[in-house]
Amino acid sequence: MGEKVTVKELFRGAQTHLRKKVEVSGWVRTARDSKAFGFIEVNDGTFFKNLQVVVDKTLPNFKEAVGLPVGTAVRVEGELVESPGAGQAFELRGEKVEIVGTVAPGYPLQKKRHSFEYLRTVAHLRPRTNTFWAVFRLRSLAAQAIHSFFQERGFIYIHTPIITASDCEGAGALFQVSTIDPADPPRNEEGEVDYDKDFFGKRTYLTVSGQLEAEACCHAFRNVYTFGPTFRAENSNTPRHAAEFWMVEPEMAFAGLEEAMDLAEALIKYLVKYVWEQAPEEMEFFQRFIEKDLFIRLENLLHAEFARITYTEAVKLLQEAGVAFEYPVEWGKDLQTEHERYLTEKIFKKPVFVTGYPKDIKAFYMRLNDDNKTVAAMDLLVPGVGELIGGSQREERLPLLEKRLAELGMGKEDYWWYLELRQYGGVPHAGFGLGFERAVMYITGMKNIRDVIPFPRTVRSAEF
RNA sequence: UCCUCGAUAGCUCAAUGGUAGAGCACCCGGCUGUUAACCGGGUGGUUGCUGGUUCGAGUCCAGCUCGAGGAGCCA
Repeated sequence: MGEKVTVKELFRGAQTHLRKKVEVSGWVRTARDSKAFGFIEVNDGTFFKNLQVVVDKTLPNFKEAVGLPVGTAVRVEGELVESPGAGQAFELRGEKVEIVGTVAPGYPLQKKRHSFEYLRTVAHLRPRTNTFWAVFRLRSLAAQAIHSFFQERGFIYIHTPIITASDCEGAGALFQVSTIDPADPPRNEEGEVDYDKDFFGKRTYLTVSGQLEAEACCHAFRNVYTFGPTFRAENSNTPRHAAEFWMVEPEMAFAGLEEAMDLAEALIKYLVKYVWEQAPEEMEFFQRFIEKDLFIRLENLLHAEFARITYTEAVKLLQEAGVAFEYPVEWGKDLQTEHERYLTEKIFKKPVFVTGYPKDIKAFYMRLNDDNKTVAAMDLLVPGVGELIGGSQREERLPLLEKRLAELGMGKEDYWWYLELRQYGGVPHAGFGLGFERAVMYITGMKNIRDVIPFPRTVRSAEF
């Protein structure tokens, strides 16, 4: 009876197990056989590579073992030996192959390349494929990296609410949360649905951002961050949008826009470095099969200083570029996707912070600049993915904030506690939101957000 | 939501308006260490749905459903 080991343990330290009996349990990835011997490749989910098991006629169930269909769950015992064949340094000489779980006919995954579109239709099975192994393992590490980065810098992790009564930015469709029976709702005297009778006594929604709560907490802990699920009910049908996604939102007191950009740049670089060190095999896989210039792009990112330009400069650069854009570039209008891509992919060829957008195209809480026309906002644009981060210095001056709410027709009663933060020891503060999935896409080269979320929620799609 | 493209075997794809095919998977057989093994044979189809044009529709037309890409919204 050999020691129970994982495939990862074998690959990371084969020497300690060589010429010893071990037991491995996992799933058959492929099996091939010849007349008197055969090979079974087993993976147990702990490592990217498969363990090659060699069996020959001395195995009691030889014929059965070498004919096992892909996906069969097995437990294998045998001696770990140096492999005479090319392609692997060691292999397991199988002395016992026990079948733990059989595979029914019609198993949707085969040992060949499937399209991502097809794999989305079998989301419960696709984590077993090479690409999704790599993606989801990397996603796990990236999440860990987020926490390491902030914890190392003394940021406090705040669990902001998922159910909220405030529509954070006054824009964007929300998912309503209610226990009212839609077929027979309670009604008030005017005949409208009476949300006073709803669970929370008012209308509530799934959060679109934890920012407002993070702002409250940064006035207590100085530096905080949130990292959790976020929901948008937008009818967006693109490879970059999901109805449910994760967002990272740091918020710093006694800080301005420059500090927010410094933090964002450090965070992105830390993330890339961390996962590259922790998951070299996975990164190698992405480089080989997903995006062939991935390493060049990421090396560039690690060594480049992110460009920083103002919106006004960006408009000028684009107008002088001599390119016929589908939409004209004009000061006061938001930059179109084609403009953002041109800036980051053609002009700078690296990540670019664009700051100082016109106040009319940005959210109410962003701090007004001295020119009275622009706000201390910043977007981080990266090649391939587009907008990766959006942030700003927040308006800490109460009269200006109240004026802005009034201009936008937003009731200040709805934001009473947010406004009070400015009355009780309010300080300059700044923060940003990082789309976690977009970061994972950027690091892996994956082109569709549906393929970096295990069970993605998008318009008309919540099967799994 | 708008624009464009697509839907044929379990998967990936072929098929001038004229008998629906290949590779892989699966089943059977062969094979002296294989690497998505290889070689030979076999099974497998209401061509997304509904209707129309035609002697005849996978192919042409209309509507619908689903998917993908682009745009908008954004992270």
